[in-house]
Amino acid sequence: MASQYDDLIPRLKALAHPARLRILDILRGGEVCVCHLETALGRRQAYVSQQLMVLREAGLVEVRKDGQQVYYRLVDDLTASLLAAALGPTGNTGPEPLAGCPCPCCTLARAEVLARPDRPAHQGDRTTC
Amino acid sequence: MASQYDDLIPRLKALAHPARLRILDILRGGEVCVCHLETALGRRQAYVSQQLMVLREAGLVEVRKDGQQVYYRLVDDLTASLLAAALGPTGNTGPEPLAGCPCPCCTLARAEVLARPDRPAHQGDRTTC
DNA sequence: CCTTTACATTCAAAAACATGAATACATTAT
DNA sequence: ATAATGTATTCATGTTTTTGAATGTAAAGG
Repeated sequence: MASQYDDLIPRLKALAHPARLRILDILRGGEVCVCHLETALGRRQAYVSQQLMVLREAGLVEVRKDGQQVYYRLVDDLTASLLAAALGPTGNTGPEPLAGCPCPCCTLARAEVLARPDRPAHQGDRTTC
Repeated sequence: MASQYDDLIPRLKALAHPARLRILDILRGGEVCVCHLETALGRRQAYVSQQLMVLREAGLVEVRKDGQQVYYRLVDDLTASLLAAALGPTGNTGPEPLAGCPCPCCTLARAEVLARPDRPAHQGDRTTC
């Protein structure tokens, strides 16, 4: 009868880390590939991958492979709830394309913006990044 | 511009520990004294006091001294929200009097039950324990 | 004053975590 | 097959956390 906390502790521990919390926050906007996180965090690939491993093992994130890219996303609602409680409600504009990011989604997003320079690419562009 | 996560991390770290999470969960019911927590957790006083120190330093709990007893309570709403997200909504029947607990509130509660053995002391007794 | 009660702090050894560097793996392109 | 790209894992090391044991302190009672 120890406690059903036991399930929760690894999850909270995974959360209680700046880089990982940031990753999860980004993931609230939808799935993104590793290199996107690399750019967003300004950390090396190996570092990001290690933190993702922690999140995976704690059951917070899931993986989808697509060609060369590996996409991560949040697994369940409990995590989303915790993040909402900790960080406030998500803006939910979908993942933001990033300036220096080499990933397909960001590259695509930039190409689209260039094609119609009249639209400043700000709100709700549904860029599916 | 590092992140306003920085405030949050110590808080989450404090949360991510079985004994401390249990303490906070109990505290959701209202303030209790240290010896009550000692009984509830089945841990030695020094251990409980150490965990309380962590919670204090992370700004999750506050202290009130009353005679020999020291009473702890939750500080703010953010903590309550996090607990609600993690553990579900509180039953909020106020602190439960505990079987072997020597603290004033529990002792008082037992005395009251003995005085009126017709009432099984179950729901909503407002025992202020 | 001395004791008891209730709690806090310090200390030290063990365990867990964080993180950089190097390396391995898998997929796509040539 | 070879190379390049994107990601994962392993390893070694330094730092932090955890937790028991011992000790300190402050208030109340005798």
